[in-house]
Amino acid sequence: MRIATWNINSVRLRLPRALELLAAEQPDVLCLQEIKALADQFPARAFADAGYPHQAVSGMKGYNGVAVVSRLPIVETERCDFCTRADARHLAVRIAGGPELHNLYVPAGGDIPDPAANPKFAHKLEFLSELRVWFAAERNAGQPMILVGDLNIAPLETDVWSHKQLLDVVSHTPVEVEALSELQAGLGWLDAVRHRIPADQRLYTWWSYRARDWDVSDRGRRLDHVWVTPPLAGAVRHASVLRAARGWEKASDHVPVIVDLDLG
DNA sequence: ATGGTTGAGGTTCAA
Repeated sequence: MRIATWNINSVRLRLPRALELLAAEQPDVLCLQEIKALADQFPARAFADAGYPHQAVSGMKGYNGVAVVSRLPIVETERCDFCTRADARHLAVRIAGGPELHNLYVPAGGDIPDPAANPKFAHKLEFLSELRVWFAAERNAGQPMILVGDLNIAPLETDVWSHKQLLDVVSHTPVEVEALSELQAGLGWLDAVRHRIPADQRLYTWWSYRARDWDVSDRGRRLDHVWVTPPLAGAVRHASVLRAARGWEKASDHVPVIVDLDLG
Protein backbone atom coordinates (compact mmCIF):
# COMPACT_ATOMS: atom_id res chain seq x y z
CA MET A 1 0.00 0.00 0.00
CA ARG A 2 1.38 3.36 -1.02
CA ILE A 3 0.45 6.30 1.22
CA ALA A 4 1.11 9.90 0.26
CA THR A 5 0.71 12.95 2.50
CA TRP A 6 0.84 16.56 1.37
CA ASN A 7 0.10 19.95 2.88
CA ILE A 8 -1.44 21.29 -0.32
CA ASN A 9 -2.12 24.86 0.93
CA SER A 10 -5.47 25.25 -0.87
CA VAL A 11 -6.88 22.21 -2.64
CA ARG A 12 -8.88 24.35 -5.06
CA LEU A 13 -5.87 26.37 -6.20
CA ARG A 14 -3.59 23.34 -6.50
CA LEU A 15 -5.98 20.66 -7.75
CA PRO A 16 -4.11 20.27 -11.07
CA ARG A 17 -0.84 19.61 -9.20
CA ALA A 18 -2.59 17.03 -7.02
CA LEU A 19 -3.96 15.19 -10.04
CA GLU A 20 -0.49 15.16 -11.61
CA LEU A 21 0.91 13.80 -8.36
CA LEU A 22 -1.63 10.98 -8.34
CA ALA A 23 -0.92 10.11 -11.97
CA ALA A 24 2.85 10.14 -11.50
CA GLU A 25 3.17 8.41 -8.13
CA GLN A 26 0.06 6.22 -8.10
CA PRO A 27 -0.49 6.22 -4.33
CA ASP A 28 -3.37 4.13 -3.04
CA VAL A 29 -4.24 6.86 -0.56
CA LEU A 30 -3.51 10.59 -0.57
CA CYS A 31 -3.86 12.58 2.66
CA LEU A 32 -4.13 16.34 2.36
CA GLN A 33 -3.77 19.13 4.89
CA GLU A 34 -4.62 22.83 4.69
CA ILE A 35 -7.25 22.28 2.04
CA LYS A 36 -8.61 25.74 3.00
CA ALA A 37 -12.10 24.86 1.88
CA LEU A 38 -15.46 23.80 3.18
CA ALA A 39 -16.31 20.15 2.60
CA ASP A 40 -18.81 21.10 -0.11
CA GLN A 41 -16.11 23.11 -1.90
CA PHE A 42 -13.85 20.04 -2.11
CA PRO A 43 -13.26 18.94 -5.72
CA ALA A 44 -14.69 15.48 -5.10
CA ARG A 45 -15.64 14.80 -8.71
CA ALA A 46 -12.16 15.56 -10.04
CA PHE A 47 -10.53 13.14 -7.58
CA ALA A 48 -13.16 10.49 -8.28
CA ASP A 49 -12.61 10.83 -12.03
CA ALA A 50 -8.88 10.40 -11.41
CA GLY A 51 -9.54 7.03 -9.76
CA TYR A 52 -9.95 8.14 -6.15
CA PRO A 53 -13.68 7.88 -5.51
CA HIS A 54 -13.41 7.00 -1.81
CA GLN A 55 -13.06 10.21 0.16
CA ALA A 56 -13.34 11.77 3.57
CA VAL A 57 -13.23 15.51 4.10
CA SER A 58 -13.15 17.70 7.19
CA GLY A 59 -13.23 21.27 6.01
CA MET A 60 -13.80 24.79 7.22
CA LYS A 61 -13.97 28.18 5.60
CA GLY A 62 -10.64 29.64 4.59
CA TYR A 63 -8.31 27.86 7.01
CA ASN A 64 -7.00 24.43 7.95
CA GLY A 65 -9.00 21.43 6.73
CA VAL A 66 -7.89 17.85 6.05
CA ALA A 67 -8.99 15.26 3.51
CA VAL A 68 -8.29 11.69 2.43
CA VAL A 69 -8.84 10.41 -1.09
CA SER A 70 -8.42 6.70 -1.78
CA ARG A 71 -8.52 4.11 -4.55
CA LEU A 72 -9.55 1.55 -1.93
CA PRO A 73 -12.83 1.72 -0.05
CA ILE A 74 -12.95 3.71 3.18
CA VAL A 75 -15.02 1.69 5.62
CA GLU A 76 -15.01 4.01 8.63
CA THR A 77 -14.45 7.71 9.18
CA GLU A 78 -13.94 9.60 12.44
CA ARG A 79 -13.20 13.26 13.14
CA CYS A 80 -11.86 14.49 16.44
CA ASP A 81 -11.78 18.01 17.76
CA PHE A 82 -8.99 18.89 20.15
CA CYS A 83 -8.64 21.91 22.44
CA THR A 84 -12.44 22.37 22.21
CA ARG A 85 -12.14 23.90 18.75
CA ALA A 86 -13.90 22.72 15.61
CA ASP A 87 -10.71 23.32 13.69
CA ALA A 88 -10.76 20.57 11.03
CA ARG A 89 -7.32 19.29 11.96
CA HIS A 90 -7.96 15.55 12.28
CA LEU A 91 -9.52 12.80 10.22
CA ALA A 92 -9.25 9.06 10.84
CA VAL A 93 -10.24 6.53 8.22
CA ARG A 94 -10.04 2.78 8.00
CA ILE A 95 -9.05 1.49 4.61
CA ALA A 96 -10.79 -1.73 3.54
CA GLY A 97 -8.52 -4.64 4.37
CA GLY A 98 -5.95 -2.26 5.75
CA PRO A 99 -4.95 -0.29 8.82
CA GLU A 100 -6.52 2.76 10.40
CA LEU A 101 -5.03 5.97 9.11
CA HIS A 102 -4.89 9.25 11.06
CA ASN A 103 -4.44 12.43 9.04
CA LEU A 104 -3.35 15.44 11.14
CA TYR A 105 -2.69 19.12 10.79
CA VAL A 106 -1.00 20.29 14.00
CA PRO A 107 -1.27 24.05 14.75
CA ALA A 108 1.73 25.98 13.48
CA GLY A 109 2.09 27.87 16.75
CA GLY A 110 2.73 31.47 15.72
CA ASP A 111 6.06 33.24 16.01
CA ILE A 112 6.91 33.52 19.72
CA PRO A 113 7.96 30.22 21.35
CA ASP A 114 6.50 31.06 24.74
CA PRO A 115 3.10 29.65 25.72
CA ALA A 116 2.60 32.42 28.29
CA ALA A 117 3.14 35.18 25.73
CA ASN A 118 1.69 33.48 22.66
CA PRO A 119 -1.72 31.75 22.75
CA LYS A 120 -1.00 30.06 19.41
CA PHE A 121 2.07 28.36 20.84
CA ALA A 122 0.09 27.35 23.92
CA HIS A 123 -2.55 25.88 21.59
CA LYS A 124 0.08 23.89 19.73
CA LEU A 125 1.43 22.34 22.93
CA GLU A 126 -2.05 21.65 24.24
CA PHE A 127 -3.08 20.05 20.96
CA LEU A 128 -0.11 17.66 21.11
CA SER A 129 -0.86 16.84 24.74
CA GLU A 130 -4.54 16.15 24.07
CA LEU A 131 -3.62 14.00 21.09
CA ARG A 132 -1.28 11.91 23.27
CA VAL A 133 -3.99 11.47 25.90
CA TRP A 134 -6.59 10.63 23.26
CA PHE A 135 -4.46 7.88 21.70
CA ALA A 136 -3.66 6.46 25.15
CA ALA A 137 -7.37 6.32 26.02
CA GLU A 138 -8.88 5.28 22.68
CA ARG A 139 -6.25 3.10 21.00
CA ASN A 140 -3.39 0.74 21.87
CA ALA A 141 0.08 0.01 20.55
CA GLY A 142 -0.99 -3.41 19.27
CA GLN A 143 -3.32 -1.94 16.65
CA PRO A 144 -1.88 -1.49 13.18
CA MET A 145 -2.19 2.25 12.50
CA ILE A 146 -0.61 4.92 10.36
CA LEU A 147 -0.33 8.57 11.42
CA VAL A 148 0.50 11.12 8.74
CA GLY A 149 0.40 14.83 8.30
CA ASP A 150 1.83 18.25 8.82
CA LEU A 151 2.96 18.02 12.43
CA ASN A 152 4.64 21.45 12.16
CA ILE A 153 7.66 20.20 14.13
CA ALA A 154 11.09 19.23 12.84
CA PRO A 155 12.39 16.99 15.64
CA LEU A 156 15.92 16.03 14.58
CA GLU A 157 19.01 18.18 14.06
CA THR A 158 19.12 16.97 10.46
CA ASP A 159 15.45 17.90 10.00
CA VAL A 160 16.42 21.60 9.81
CA TRP A 161 18.98 23.61 7.88
CA SER A 162 20.61 24.88 11.09
CA HIS A 163 19.92 23.26 14.43
CA LYS A 164 21.62 26.06 16.39
CA GLN A 165 19.89 28.88 14.55
CA LEU A 166 16.47 27.28 14.88
CA LEU A 167 16.56 26.35 18.57
CA ASP A 168 14.48 29.47 19.31
CA VAL A 169 12.35 29.24 16.20
CA VAL A 170 8.87 27.74 16.46
CA SER A 171 8.92 24.26 14.87
CA HIS A 172 12.28 23.23 16.34
CA THR A 173 12.26 24.45 19.97
CA PRO A 174 13.09 21.85 22.65
CA VAL A 175 9.66 22.14 24.30
CA GLU A 176 7.84 21.26 21.06
CA VAL A 177 10.27 18.50 20.16
CA GLU A 178 9.70 17.05 23.64
CA ALA A 179 5.91 17.25 23.24
CA LEU A 180 6.16 15.46 19.89
CA SER A 181 8.49 12.87 21.40
CA GLU A 182 5.98 12.18 24.18
CA LEU A 183 3.20 11.71 21.62
CA GLN A 184 5.43 9.35 19.65
CA ALA A 185 6.43 7.36 22.75
CA GLY A 186 2.81 6.93 23.82
CA LEU A 187 1.97 4.11 21.41
CA GLY A 188 5.56 3.48 20.38
CA TRP A 189 5.09 5.11 16.98
CA LEU A 190 7.92 4.47 14.52
CA ASP A 191 9.06 7.33 12.27
CA ALA A 192 8.60 5.45 8.99
CA VAL A 193 10.47 8.01 6.90
CA ARG A 194 13.55 8.05 9.14
CA HIS A 195 13.37 4.23 9.23
CA ARG A 196 14.23 4.29 5.52
CA ILE A 197 16.16 7.57 5.18
CA PRO A 198 18.68 7.57 8.06
CA ALA A 199 18.98 10.53 10.38
CA ASP A 200 22.51 11.33 9.26
CA GLN A 201 21.01 12.65 6.01
CA ARG A 202 19.42 16.09 5.98
CA LEU A 203 15.80 15.89 4.94
CA TYR A 204 13.26 18.69 4.51
CA THR A 205 9.60 18.77 3.45
CA TRP A 206 8.95 22.52 3.71
CA TRP A 207 10.70 25.64 2.44
CA SER A 208 9.41 29.15 3.19
CA TYR A 209 7.78 31.17 0.44
CA ARG A 210 9.82 34.13 1.66
CA ALA A 211 13.23 32.95 0.50
CA ARG A 212 14.56 34.58 -2.62
CA ASP A 213 15.55 31.17 -3.96
CA TRP A 214 14.34 28.23 -1.87
CA ASP A 215 16.55 25.76 -3.76
CA VAL A 216 19.80 27.71 -3.52
CA SER A 217 19.42 28.83 0.10
CA ASP A 218 17.87 25.44 1.01
CA ARG A 219 16.71 26.62 4.41
CA GLY A 220 14.19 23.83 4.81
CA ARG A 221 12.57 21.95 7.65
CA ARG A 222 11.04 18.44 7.90
CA LEU A 223 7.56 19.27 9.18
CA ASP A 224 5.58 16.50 7.44
CA HIS A 225 5.69 12.99 8.81
CA VAL A 226 4.56 9.40 8.45
CA TRP A 227 4.51 7.23 11.56
CA VAL A 228 3.36 3.64 12.08
CA THR A 229 2.54 1.62 15.19
CA PRO A 230 4.75 -1.37 16.14
CA PRO A 231 2.71 -4.03 14.26
CA LEU A 232 3.59 -2.20 11.02
CA ALA A 233 7.25 -1.54 11.82
CA GLY A 234 8.37 -4.41 9.61
CA ALA A 235 6.06 -3.39 6.78
CA VAL A 236 7.79 -0.12 5.85
CA ARG A 237 9.48 -0.81 2.51
CA HIS A 238 10.31 2.61 1.09
CA ALA A 239 10.01 6.31 1.85
CA SER A 240 10.56 9.35 -0.31
CA VAL A 241 10.19 13.11 -0.21
CA LEU A 242 9.26 14.80 -3.49
CA ARG A 243 11.62 17.75 -3.22
CA ALA A 244 11.06 18.60 -6.89
CA ALA A 245 7.45 19.52 -6.06
CA ARG A 246 8.71 22.68 -4.37
CA GLY A 247 9.82 23.85 -7.82
CA TRP A 248 6.48 23.24 -9.51
CA GLU A 249 4.58 26.15 -10.92
CA LYS A 250 2.28 27.53 -8.20
CA ALA A 251 4.00 25.27 -5.66
CA SER A 252 2.83 24.64 -2.12
CA ASP A 253 5.43 25.53 0.49
CA HIS A 254 5.28 21.84 1.54
CA VAL A 255 6.12 18.85 -0.66
CA PRO A 256 4.53 15.37 -0.70
CA VAL A 257 5.93 12.54 1.41
CA ILE A 258 5.35 8.97 0.23
CA VAL A 259 5.69 5.68 2.11
CA ASP A 260 5.25 2.15 0.78
CA LEU A 261 3.96 -0.49 3.18
CA ASP A 262 3.93 -4.24 2.58
CA LEU A 263 0.76 -5.32 4.34
CA GLY A 264 1.18 -8.94 3.32
C1' DA B 1 17.47 44.22 13.12
C1' DT B 2 13.91 42.73 10.19
C1' DG B 3 11.81 41.64 6.02
C1' DG B 4 10.58 38.59 2.81
C1' DT B 5 5.68 35.50 0.11
C1' DT B 6 1.41 33.07 -0.29
C1' DG B 7 -3.76 32.06 0.22
C1' DA B 8 -8.60 33.12 1.41
C1' DG B 9 -11.67 36.40 1.77
C1' DG B 10 -12.81 40.60 2.22
C1' DT B 11 -9.82 45.53 3.14
C1' DT B 12 -6.58 41.44 7.38
C1' DC B 13 -5.62 37.24 9.19
C1' DA B 14 -2.67 32.86 9.36
C1' DA B 15 1.22 30.57 7.89
